[in-house]
Amino acid sequence: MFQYGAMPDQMEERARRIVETAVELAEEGGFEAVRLRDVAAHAGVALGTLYRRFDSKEDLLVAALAMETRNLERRFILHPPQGDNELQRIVEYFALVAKAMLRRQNLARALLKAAASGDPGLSKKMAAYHEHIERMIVMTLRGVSSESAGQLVDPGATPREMRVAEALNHIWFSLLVGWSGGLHSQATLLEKMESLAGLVLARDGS
Amino acid sequence: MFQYGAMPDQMEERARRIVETAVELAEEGGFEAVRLRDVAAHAGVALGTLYRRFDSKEDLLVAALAMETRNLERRFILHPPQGDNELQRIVEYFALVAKAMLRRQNLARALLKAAASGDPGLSKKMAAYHEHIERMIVMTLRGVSSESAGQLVDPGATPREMRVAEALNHIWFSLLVGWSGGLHSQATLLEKMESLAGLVLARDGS
DNA sequence: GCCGCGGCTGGAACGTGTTTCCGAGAGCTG
DNA sequence: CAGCTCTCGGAAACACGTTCCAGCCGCGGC
Repeated sequence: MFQYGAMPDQMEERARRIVETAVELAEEGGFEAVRLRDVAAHAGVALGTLYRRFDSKEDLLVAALAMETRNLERRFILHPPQGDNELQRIVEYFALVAKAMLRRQNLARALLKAAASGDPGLSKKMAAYHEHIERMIVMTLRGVSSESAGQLVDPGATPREMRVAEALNHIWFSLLVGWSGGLHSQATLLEKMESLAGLVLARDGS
Repeated sequence: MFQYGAMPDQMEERARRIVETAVELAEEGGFEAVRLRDVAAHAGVALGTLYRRFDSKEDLLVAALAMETRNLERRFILHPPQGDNELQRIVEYFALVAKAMLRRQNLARALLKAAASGDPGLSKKMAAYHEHIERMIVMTLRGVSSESAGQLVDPGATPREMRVAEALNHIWFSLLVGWSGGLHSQATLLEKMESLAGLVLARDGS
């Protein structure tokens, strides 16, 4: 089923504590506030131990991103977007994600920065992240009930579904980077996403 | 001419030399190779002078991105994509951009990393960058000749053109970040862009 | 000519990500 | 128990982005 690299419960207690500490610090002060010396100290481990588990600060934060994505998936399965058509559901999905990010903007920006760092060592983890997001988008396109959502074992998305999900995922990611950099506000972010989702989902000449 | 202080245009000259040095170092060794001490030394200025002109390493590299974008625009106007329809021209446009980036991958990754850093201080410069890219995309959608391209003073894009350009720009940017991080090869990058451009440009049910 | 105002230079200094080293304890083996 | 290995904690060391400072130099104003 759902599983990230080696994230969830299989993750060592020690590593989990480290990631949780990083999340706490990122919530408070963003990327810069995640000082690895502090993370190690608060997590009760030595700096060397932290580096044995995570290759870099970005690696640590991408692990945190995976953890947060897992939480998002849980909430998604409990309350999948319920609009009457594709566009409505998609807009609702992104509105929910944005709302969750608004609550912890510092964390969101920190994770985004790590995700956009372009570190080749993170490619596998980032690929996994994108897969999870796109799977949720495909589910949203189809419109799933709370019961059926949990059992979806990915019966294979149609080519159109895959392309649409990929397009929406990329647009969303790029918009988030822009939001993080102050290019546009949260409201503008959602407006643009709605407009562009309408374009991508259009099946007629729009 | 312009006078920012005592020295007339020597300031411009200084800043230009700094940016050019940064580009050279980035070509050779990417983001990490752009050590500001080296940039300052090779440009023949003191570190403090560099910091008087540029707020940070990212700021400097975004200035380099602006310079490279101007070069791209020049080449674009000389040889605009000439396909028979929107999709052909768009695919050709991105293929040309990708080819230019392939020639200087290290530089491309370095500029991308700066562009995706999410630094709020760069928002104005990043907004300008996106405007330039989207203007070129709109021109490509319309199909311009080499002669008419130079005179286009942006006669106002239609709502559809703006949305399409925005969507393609975001998809391209996100794909680039993925490429930079080793998520996919240059070939895959272009395949995906072609596929997703087809989706965005589709005027029927595809 | 002399003064004051910047900007420039060379270099020190600071913070933080990252690496490295060493000694202590824990668990295993004989 | 003696020895070996592995990991961890503690802490120093290193690199580089960034800041700060002291002194110099050129220029406009007196």
